Amino acid sequence: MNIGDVAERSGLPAKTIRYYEDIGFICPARSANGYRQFAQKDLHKLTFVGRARSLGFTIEDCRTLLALYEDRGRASADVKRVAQQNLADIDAKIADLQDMRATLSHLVTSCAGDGRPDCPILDTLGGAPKA
Amino acid sequence: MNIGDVAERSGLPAKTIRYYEDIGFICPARSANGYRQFAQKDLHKLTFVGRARSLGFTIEDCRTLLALYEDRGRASADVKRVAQQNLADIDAKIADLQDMRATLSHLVTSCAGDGRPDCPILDTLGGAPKA
DNA sequence: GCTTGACCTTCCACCAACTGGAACCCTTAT
DNA sequence: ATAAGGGTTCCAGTTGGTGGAAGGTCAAGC
Repeated sequence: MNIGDVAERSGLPAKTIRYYEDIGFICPARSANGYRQFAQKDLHKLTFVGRARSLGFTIEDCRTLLALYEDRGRASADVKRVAQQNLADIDAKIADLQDMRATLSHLVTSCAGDGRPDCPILDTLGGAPKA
Repeated sequence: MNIGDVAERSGLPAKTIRYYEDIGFICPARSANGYRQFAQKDLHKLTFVGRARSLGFTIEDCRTLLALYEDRGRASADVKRVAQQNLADIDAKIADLQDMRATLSHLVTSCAGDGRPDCPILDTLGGAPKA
């Protein structure tokens, strides 16, 4: 398979696939003309990484997960630990965003949004700095 | 005020303040020794930007908001539009994260997390790629 | 007067995770 | 012959800063 095929099947842009090679996720063979020749296994790994990324795992998480994936004897507890950490990170992000949302939504609601200049949003942002 | 004072009062690291000067948010005077000399107005603007950033506004949003802030005649509708867009972005991010969270949480729950190698998390990530 | 330590300065490099673009090669069809 | 549509490399840019080196400045203590 050439990079275009793999891109289509994995759903990742070709650029990203080259990048993933760069950082050592895959190491496809090369044919005589220099084109990358992908094996099923490469496609598999790329799809794996694509899914993990879409679930919010970082690249380093993916590296860990790939190693666990390749290790037939790994304990599921190791995988679960990575996933749980990720879950906690996601929860923290959601909480942050919900805080922001609450404040901002309050400000938006209180702003008339008309042609006059008085605006509680700017007033709040520009409130007196501490001492 | 020197940069250290402004850092403390605005809550922003000195590095960040220099960066904000770089990108044109402020333009503090300089004293004979080359030190930045911050006026109240600079502190004000930095605090403004710090608050806006903590509400998830991008740097470019901040640029817009600062301009509106400085413009005594602006319409509050202009500000509201920026804030509403930000709110929509935040909502989209929250929805994304909640999707991730649901999937991942399901996977984590279904994984035994013991010493055995079978792991539904990896099984799902590694499932057969499309045709 | 000298040193010490806390400040300040600039500049350059780096982080994540790609993405865009230039300049060029390979293959196939017309 | 040439044009379209692959592929290749490499360099630079994105966002919003952060870390560190190398060096200038200032105030206090001895």
